[in-house]
Amino acid sequence: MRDLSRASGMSLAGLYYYFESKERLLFLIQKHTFSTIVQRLKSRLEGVGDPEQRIRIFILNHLEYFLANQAAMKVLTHEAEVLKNGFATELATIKREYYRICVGLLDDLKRERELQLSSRIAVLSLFGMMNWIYTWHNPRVDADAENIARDMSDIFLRGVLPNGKGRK
Amino acid sequence: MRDLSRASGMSLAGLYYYFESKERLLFLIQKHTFSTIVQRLKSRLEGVGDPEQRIRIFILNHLEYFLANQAAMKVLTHEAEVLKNGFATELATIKREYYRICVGLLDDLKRERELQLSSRIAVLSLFGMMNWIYTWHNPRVDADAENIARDMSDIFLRGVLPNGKGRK
DNA sequence: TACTAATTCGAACGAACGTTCGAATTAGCG
DNA sequence: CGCTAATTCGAACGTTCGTTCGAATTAGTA
Repeated sequence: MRDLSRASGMSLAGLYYYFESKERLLFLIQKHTFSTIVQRLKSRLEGVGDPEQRIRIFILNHLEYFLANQAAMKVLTHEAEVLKNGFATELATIKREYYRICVGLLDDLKRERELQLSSRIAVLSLFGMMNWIYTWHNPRVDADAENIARDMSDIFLRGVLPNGKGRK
Repeated sequence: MRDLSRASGMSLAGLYYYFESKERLLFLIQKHTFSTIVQRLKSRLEGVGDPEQRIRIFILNHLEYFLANQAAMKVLTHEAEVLKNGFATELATIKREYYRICVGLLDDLKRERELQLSSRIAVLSLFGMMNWIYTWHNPRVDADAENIARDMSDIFLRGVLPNGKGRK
C-alpha cells in the first residue's frame, strides 16, 4: 500500500478513502483484468467460424494482454489465491468462464476433426505455455505478441491435431 | 521462519544456529532441489539414444519431481527471483544448465528429423506447460505423473515435429 | 458569502517479520 | 566425574506492514 501511495501521489491514508482494504483493491484489479480479457476475446471471436482460427485468436488475445501488462500479470499470477472466501469465489467464477471458453473452442475443433483427447490436460497445458511467458519474455530479445502467438499456436494445434492435419 | 520453527519443532532462534539467514536457507533449498532434478535426469538419460525418447524422459523426470513435491515447487516458483546478487547468480548457473540440457535434447531431435524452428520458444513453452501444473493438479481428480507426462509429451512432440512424423 | 459534504493527510496503532543475544542445557571426551 | 564445545531456547530488538483516526483542506451548493 505504501508503494501504491508513492506511485499514485496520494497519501497512504487517502488510498483507504477509495479502497476499504488492500485485499478488496487486489480483488478489484483482478476482476477488472479478467473481465477485460474475456470481453476483448468475445469481441474478437465475433464473425469467425473456423475452429482453428478461433483458437489462434484466443492465444493471440491472451498473449497480447499478458505482454502489454507484463508486470501486472506477474503480480496477479503470484497473488492468484491469496484472496479470502468471498472474493475468491467471485473471481473463480470469472476464471472458470474463461477456462470454459477455451475448452469450448477446443471441443469445437475436436468435433470438426473427429479426434478424442483430454481437453482438460490440453487446455491447462496451453494456459501454462501462455502464462509462463512473464518469467522469460524480454522485449529487447524476443519477438512481439503476434509472432509468439503464431509459434505457440502452431505448436499447440499441431500437438493436438491428428497427424497430417496440422497447418503449414 | 516462525512457520518453519513450528513445523520442525525447533525454536525460532535455534534455526539461526544452522542457517545464517532466511535468504541463505532459501538458496540452499533451491540449490538442492535443482541439483537433484538435474542429477536424476542425467542418470535416467544414460544409455538412451533415441532423441524422442530422451525428451519423453526429460518431461517425465520433471513432472514426477514437481508432483511429488508440489507444495515445495509452488514456493520455489514464487520465490524464484527474490535472492540477492550473490545467491542469484549461482542459482542462475544451475538453472541455465538445466535449460541448456533441454535445448540440447530438442536440437538433437531437430537434427535427426531435419526441421527448423525456434528452440527457445519451444523449450520455454514446454517449461510453461510443465511448471504451470502446480496451479491445477489435484491428486484426487487428475492422473499421475506418468500419464500426464505421456499426454504432454505427445502434445509437445507432435507440435514440434513436421506433419506426419509425430508418434501414434 | 456561509454552510455542508467530500476529499486528503500526518501521525500513530498493533501485529508480523527477520534477526540477535545471553543464558541454559546437552553431548563428547579425558 | 569434570571440563569444554556444541546445541537449544526465551525474550527482545528494530523494521515493515495493513489499517485507523481526527483534523485540515477542498468542492459543491444555496
